[in-house]
Amino acid sequence: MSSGNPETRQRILDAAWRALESGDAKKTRMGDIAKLAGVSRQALYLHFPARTDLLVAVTQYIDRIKDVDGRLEKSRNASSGGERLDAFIEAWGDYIPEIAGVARALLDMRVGDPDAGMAWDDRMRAVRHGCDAAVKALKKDGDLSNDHTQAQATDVLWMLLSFENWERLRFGCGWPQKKYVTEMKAMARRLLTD
Amino acid sequence: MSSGNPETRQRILDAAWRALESGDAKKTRMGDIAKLAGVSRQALYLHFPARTDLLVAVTQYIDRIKDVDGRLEKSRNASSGGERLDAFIEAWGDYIPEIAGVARALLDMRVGDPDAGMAWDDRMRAVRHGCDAAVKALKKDGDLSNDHTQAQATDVLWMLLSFENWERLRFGCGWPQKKYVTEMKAMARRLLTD
DNA sequence: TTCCAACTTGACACTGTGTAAAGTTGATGG
DNA sequence: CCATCAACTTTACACAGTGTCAAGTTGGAA
Repeated sequence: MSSGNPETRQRILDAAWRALESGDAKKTRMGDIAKLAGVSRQALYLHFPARTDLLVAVTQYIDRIKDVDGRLEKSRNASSGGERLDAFIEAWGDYIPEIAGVARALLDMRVGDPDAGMAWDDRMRAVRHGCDAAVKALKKDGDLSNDHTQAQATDVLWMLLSFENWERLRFGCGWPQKKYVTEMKAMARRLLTD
Repeated sequence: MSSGNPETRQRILDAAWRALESGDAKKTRMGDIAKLAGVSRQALYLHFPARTDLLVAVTQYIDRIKDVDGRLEKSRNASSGGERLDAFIEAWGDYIPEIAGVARALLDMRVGDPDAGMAWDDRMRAVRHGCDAAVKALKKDGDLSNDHTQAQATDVLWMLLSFENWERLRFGCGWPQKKYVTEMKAMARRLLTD
């Protein structure tokens, strides 16, 4: 799969993470990451054949370290559908800022890079899955609004919780993170329940 | 402002529009547009110093031809705040598909091109202005939900009506255009009124 | 000692943008 | 009828960043 020393690989992933988190994603070149990792530019290509491969590996690396699955797991234990919805929004909403840098990089990279698009879509499918589960829980409790079919409710929640919406509210509108989470919960309730 | 024959300029704008509308925006190179317009690549640079300038000019060209202002004007004549909200969502919502190709191109171009970002932000500010007006009309009628301050309500509506949300629902979720407009109206009402 | 994996060094092909400079063409005016 | 000029073409090239290639170097295991 990947040749080379795993330690070096990790140093590269770490450097890439730092580089992406701090500053313009598109402006982080392979050479920059290499320098930051203290290896030659070619060493990067030795471990990751293309820029995209590196990016994708970084997202997986972060996911592992930040433990997304564990966080989202918490929301599964909620007793009522409404609580589950809240827990999910909180878990995902507070996860976004942690991955924002890399997410934006991946998003930017989609342009002219199908692999980056795939990696992103993959992440988004995971979020959608969580939305679906939350909606199902609501439905089970009989709390799902009649205005929506179950699928449509999932669509709506998924749209609402998109990374782009987070960016817009957070930076375009200047909402503090806490407000974002609180309001998202309120909006989701309004839209999905009666 | 721009040297060269206005007819040629228009042929270029027209070609660029067609090129962007049909197919991957990032993959439309200056040379492609030139070929489509039946002029040399350099003629493009003669009329538009940079790719971004061309893009921005295309958006303005489209706006003029499609008459955005006229469309949005209609929403100003609504009698009640609620009707005004509906009219605005309908006007904007049905305008999006007409500019989707170029909008996506501009959005993609933001990466590493501040001017493209400015052009896009400018458009979005115009939409926000419309949102603000609709919210004001609701407030005036006393129909604005107590859950939101006026500014916050504008933020919410603006987020809801974002181009990205349209893309996600339209293509990510497969909603027909008509459903998008209908549901958006319903969601806006739910979120903004009691 | 030999050998190998991991890495470095330096050169280079490729793509697309944007620049530069010299040539063509057709209309306008003296 | 010629000069001129604007608009455009043609050709060439600089530049940036990605990715490739081939020839070293180095430290440790067999």
